[in-house]
Amino acid sequence: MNKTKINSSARSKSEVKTEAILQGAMSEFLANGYAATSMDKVAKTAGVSKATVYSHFGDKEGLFSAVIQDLAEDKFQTVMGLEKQQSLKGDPQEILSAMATRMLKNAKEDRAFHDFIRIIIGESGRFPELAKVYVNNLAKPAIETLTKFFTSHPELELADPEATVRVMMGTLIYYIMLQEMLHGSDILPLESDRLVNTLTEMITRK
Amino acid sequence: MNKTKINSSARSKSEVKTEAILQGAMSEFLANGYAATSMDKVAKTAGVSKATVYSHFGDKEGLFSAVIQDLAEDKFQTVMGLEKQQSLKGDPQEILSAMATRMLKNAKEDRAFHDFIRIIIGESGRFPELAKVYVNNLAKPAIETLTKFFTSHPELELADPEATVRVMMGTLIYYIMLQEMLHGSDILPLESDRLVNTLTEMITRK
DNA sequence: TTATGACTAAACGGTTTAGTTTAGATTATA
DNA sequence: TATAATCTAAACTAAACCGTTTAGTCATAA
Repeated sequence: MNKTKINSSARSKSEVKTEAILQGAMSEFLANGYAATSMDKVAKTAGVSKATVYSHFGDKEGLFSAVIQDLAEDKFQTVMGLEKQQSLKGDPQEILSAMATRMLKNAKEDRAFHDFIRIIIGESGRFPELAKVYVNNLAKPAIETLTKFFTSHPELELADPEATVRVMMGTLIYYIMLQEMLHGSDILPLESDRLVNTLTEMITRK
Repeated sequence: MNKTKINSSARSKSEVKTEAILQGAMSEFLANGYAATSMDKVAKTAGVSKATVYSHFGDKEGLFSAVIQDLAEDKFQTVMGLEKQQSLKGDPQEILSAMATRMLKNAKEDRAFHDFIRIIIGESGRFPELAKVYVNNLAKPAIETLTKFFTSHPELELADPEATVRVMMGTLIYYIMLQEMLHGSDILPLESDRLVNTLTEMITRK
């Protein structure tokens, strides 16, 4: 009856609780923002006692910080993950168009992503360090990956690949913000294909 | 001693109070966000009793709504006001470049504008109506004005002027967000001139 | 068996919140 | 001068908040 090794490959009880707390806190913070989220509710949602929350994460700010770090890794997969498995061969214009279309499609439906961006921007004045976590873990890798792609395609004849990347990212993100996050699609409708076509034609000077 | 008419051209006392409350609430909401702003502090900042705040605006949400409406008008002047007085004659490329440069310059330094965008996006999940106030009063007029400008310059040969406007606005706003609001200028530095040049060359296909 | 570490529910203290009420002061109008 | 409206400070309610503490449970390990 050697039970000692049974848990060797499983996570310890403590790790399971930590994960539960992070998940509960994530859904609460994303739904209500920092100030309007109560630690009692977090504990309840996580299915854990409040004392356990505090023993694991110190205080509300520490928990919030951990949640944002976690989300930054999650959302990196969402935004960038598929890019790598996708072949970057073929007609650059087609690749560009496909990339933009897929990014828009992914970002459009991902409510958790909207809430994540909302809280990052909304709290960026009071939590500048967490805004930098977003910049370092999401914006920077996305920009660098795209810049490498542009640089490795000299036939595009881009005078300033990095600035071109900013144009592309800004165009796509502002579209998602205006149409989805700010509920502008009724007021300012715009087919996403039109945006993607215009953007890729501007980049490739077609 | 006919004092009756002394105040005829001045605002009534009640209007003065209303204005003071709006100003106090504005600075509190912009600094702390909705949830973390207390009505006691608003009254104190406005130099007014809390009962007066409630008699004028009903409740916290009503006051917040009034503040956002007010700000949307204010910021409309900031973002769009100068455009009209500026001559739209001459080389389109130069006009475009000058417009983008001025918009970036204005938006870069305007901390109240950053806070305004922060709160609009941050609260857009819980106050969708206020997000629409932003879209209707700021985004929509800006996009329409620029679209008219593009349309009135057929020599630019833009296949889709409206989509082109989205590219331009998105590029500029995302730049401000990343560099200033999200404190990315240390991590991802980028001279604004490079962005403006790339953008205008993409639009004019230079 | 005893000790340890991690958990629980529950209550705690002290602060803060949104919003109301009271009683009195000020002001404008007639 | 009388009246009605509007303001004030201050106390108040009822609830929620963060964070701590208590008393007790449970599983593992020496």
